Amino acid sequence: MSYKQLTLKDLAKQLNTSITTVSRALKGHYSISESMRTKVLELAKQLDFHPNPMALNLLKSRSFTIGVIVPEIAHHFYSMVMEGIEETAVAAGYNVMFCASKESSEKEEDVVNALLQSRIDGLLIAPSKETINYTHLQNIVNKGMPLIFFDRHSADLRVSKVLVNDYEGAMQATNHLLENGCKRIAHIAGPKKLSNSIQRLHGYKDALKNNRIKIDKDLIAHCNLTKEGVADCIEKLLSLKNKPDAIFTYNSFIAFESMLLVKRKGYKIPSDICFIGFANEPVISYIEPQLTTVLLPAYEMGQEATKLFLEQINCKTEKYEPKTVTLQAKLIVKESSLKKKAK
Amino acid sequence: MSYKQLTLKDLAKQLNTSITTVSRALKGHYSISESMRTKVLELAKQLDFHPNPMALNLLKSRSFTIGVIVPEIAHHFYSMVMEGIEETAVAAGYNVMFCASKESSEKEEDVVNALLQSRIDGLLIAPSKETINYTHLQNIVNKGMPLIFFDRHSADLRVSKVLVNDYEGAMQATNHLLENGCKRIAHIAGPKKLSNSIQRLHGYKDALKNNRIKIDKDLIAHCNLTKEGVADCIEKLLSLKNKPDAIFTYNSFIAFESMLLVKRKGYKIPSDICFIGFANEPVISYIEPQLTTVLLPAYEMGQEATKLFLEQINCKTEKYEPKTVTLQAKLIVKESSLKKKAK
DNA sequence: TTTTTTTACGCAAACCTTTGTGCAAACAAA
DNA sequence: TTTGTTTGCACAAAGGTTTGCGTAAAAAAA
Repeated sequence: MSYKQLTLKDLAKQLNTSITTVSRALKGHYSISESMRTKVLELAKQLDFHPNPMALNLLKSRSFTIGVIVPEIAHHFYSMVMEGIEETAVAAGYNVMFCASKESSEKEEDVVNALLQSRIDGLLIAPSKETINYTHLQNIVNKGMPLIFFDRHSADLRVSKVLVNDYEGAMQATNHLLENGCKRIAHIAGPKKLSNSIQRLHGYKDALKNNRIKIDKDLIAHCNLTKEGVADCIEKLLSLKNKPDAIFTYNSFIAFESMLLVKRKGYKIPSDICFIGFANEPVISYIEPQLTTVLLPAYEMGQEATKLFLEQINCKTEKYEPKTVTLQAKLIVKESSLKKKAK
Repeated sequence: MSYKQLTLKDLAKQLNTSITTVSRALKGHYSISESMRTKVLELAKQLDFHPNPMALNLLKSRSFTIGVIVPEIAHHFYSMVMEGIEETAVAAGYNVMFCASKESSEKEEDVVNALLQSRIDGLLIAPSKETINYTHLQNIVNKGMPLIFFDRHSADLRVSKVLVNDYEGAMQATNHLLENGCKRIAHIAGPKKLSNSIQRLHGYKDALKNNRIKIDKDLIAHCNLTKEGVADCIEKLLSLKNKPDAIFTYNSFIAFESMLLVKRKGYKIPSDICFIGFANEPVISYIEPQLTTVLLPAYEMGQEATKLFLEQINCKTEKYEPKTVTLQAKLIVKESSLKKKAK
């Protein structure tokens, strides 16, 4: 059944020498004669010897494994982040364990524990939208294990993070709509406690303020990221006496879902209502009208998070000073926000 | 810097007893007195003791970690499979290391090695489309390590696999088009060597044969899964004297891309040309016209692959007999294939 | 020839846990 | 008192690797 690993002992026995000598020969230690070294190397190659990784892990108390927790695996944004993490990590000689919290704080704690049981050298996490209590993560920090936030974070923890300039992105989006002549721009925001949702709402508001436009609370709807939630928001916005002429959404799900509803109600996009949203899906180009988006550098986010981890784990000095990397979102203009060019 | 793990020795020292006693007390061994057990348990709880996972790994020569290799992480189908794997594995006390081969045989070998360096208990893989030489996987089998194929496979390896009934799915799709009155059904197939591409082509052909329709080689195009590839295929199909009235595609990328091209050329879907494809993206419902698809049970595929692994790893008998689990694809009829209902 | 240096290698500890075996002490039965 | 049993705990090995230290033998120096 379970495979018997080839060990130094086996090699030593075959060569009639000691374990030490074999180990040293493989490592090129100076105290091993040329003749012995070649003998060992040849046999090792012939038998395809690889040192037992578990023994090495124990010895070095390092596993060269990073734990990663995302809210959802089958989510385009996070899977792009995961790609960035995986490639950077593998290139640096690390493997990656991915877990999903399914946006549940409870499951998040479970997988944190599962990962800790499995000797990871550090944890990269985008906390679930439910998570309010961060003690399970604080514990990790207290142990001295590197913890890196990406996409979402808690300001209470003094750890490195890589975030997107959501505020700036939302501002760009809102400004773009204003420049295109939109007067009543609505915003469908995400969960109230989510850091990036807060930032995007903030950017939206400030863009309006900067343009001396009064913020109309009726034009701001909070959405719980379900179909029903989106339907409620759209219902609310379209039943206003003074309807919006543009809708800026927290994410692509809200954007697509609400565009569908708006179209069904007979409104034309973008001539009646412009749309803009934070979105990343490549499939976006197949949806009509093509959605103007604030593109998040997902892959880069994964890369940067991994780099921060590597920096911290390789830090020789006593105290590592946490860093925050802020990536820029990029406005990609397509049809859905171009009132002027509308047929 | 790196955190000093709490060990049995530390506990033993504090309690002025031996390591053995502490270990046994924690495990509830009969030979430990009630008073001693409670003393140990209390201290362990107070100090939040957890046995060193690396030492356990070494002892048991088990890591409770599964390696998974997919062609792409940021790919909806595979990320759904990954979800299925992750949830099933975590529920069974395993962690999962995900790696991407990026459809490169070379990178595939690299990540296989990286995973092996990192003591996995088994490997789940959907080989890259490039992979022809399977020795790196055969090596794993020879070591006695469980190897499970999913989605794609090589018939040469005697291992367990979980596949989709691509043949049956393609047949359903083709039959559906025939029932809807399509006469000249084209097929844009995937890479020629890919097992599931072959099966889908096969199902398409047999459905036609069963309906006594002669197979027209001009209606079959092989696509390399790039934009240019799709463009070439569409160019070829639409330049035929006798044009197709339906196109059945190997996957969703080809479907979306070719629908776009076909629409741009002024054809109406489905009135001029019907479309059907193998596709899984939830975003599909936002694309017009909505694509009729053969839906692959991706999540279930991940679950089943993990179950096969667990079965094999827990198999007590000498020889494990590889199994093949075949899942059924499901036809989801939407607008794109309904000629009759077309305006 | 004797002493010192160099060369080439082995012993054993350390990393941390689990577990078979051994061994005292306490206690019951004879 | 002697024998046998139970209780409560400790020793040591095993799992595989690395590494500080020790030590033979051979070579060089005295």
